[in-house]
Amino acid sequence: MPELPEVQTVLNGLEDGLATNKIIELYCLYPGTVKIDTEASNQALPAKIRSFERRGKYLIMHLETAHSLVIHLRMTGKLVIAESTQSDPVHPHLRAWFRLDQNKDLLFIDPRTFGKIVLCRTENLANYLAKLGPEPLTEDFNVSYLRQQLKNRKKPIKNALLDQALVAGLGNIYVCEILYRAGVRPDAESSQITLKAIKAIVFHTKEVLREALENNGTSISDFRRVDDKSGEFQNLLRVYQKQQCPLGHDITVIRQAGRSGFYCPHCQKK
DNA sequence: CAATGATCCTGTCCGC
DNA sequence: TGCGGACAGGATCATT
Repeated sequence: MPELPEVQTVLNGLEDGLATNKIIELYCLYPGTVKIDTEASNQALPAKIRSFERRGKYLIMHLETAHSLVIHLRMTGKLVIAESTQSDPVHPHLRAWFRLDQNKDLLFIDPRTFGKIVLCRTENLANYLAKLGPEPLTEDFNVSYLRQQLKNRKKPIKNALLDQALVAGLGNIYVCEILYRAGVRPDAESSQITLKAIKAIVFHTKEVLREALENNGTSISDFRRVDDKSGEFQNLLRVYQKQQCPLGHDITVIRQAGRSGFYCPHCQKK
């Protein structure tokens, strides 16, 4: 399930692989995967990609025609750069297809079909990014901000950190890992988190994300880079889908907000 | 306003 | 062996 490090890894791959390419056409192969904004021009394509951007878990490609492509991989979405063939690309879960110049294709493969691609005028971009909190790796995500945000919330800290409006880009895997390193129970009430624990959460959020970025993300299910290689951070997970934490204590599984969480009752007591 | 639950989907895994 | 059901879960929408 792509979170910030996986989305950034995919974006880096696109930036490397498509820097000089032009997008000729975009085809939707599954109803609803591609949405064309009503204000988008039919002159939006063909276009070269002017720049690549990530915001939370969204991938954005800014086109030279004053339009932008917004891509969300959701659970199982995958972008693959492929050599084009004589015939149209075939894949059991191919949901969209970018036809490029220089004999390349960009394929959007997504078994569970939750992923979305939007083409819109760049000026209308904000309509498709929902409301997003600060980027966790910037100075905007800091101790005073998080303290302010948690002060009046009754929901568990894990649910708060999964809220994209509080901080953009975290998902289930990284929140489990962050809370383990910070020594905070996932079911602790947000407003009851101590200042010391808030400092630990902020520190370890940045630490875990930087490590995951250095390792090209986590390939726990079917996440792959655009060249189909795996990330490596799954080797560094300490509690997610583990039986025991690194200190040998048994891991507890709990369900919160419809998701399975993993924590160590011995190491996480705050 | 905050919090929770249902919904969208299909591949995989488990128990009988 | 095969089948039904649970599960995976990000974001959105409806409900409490």
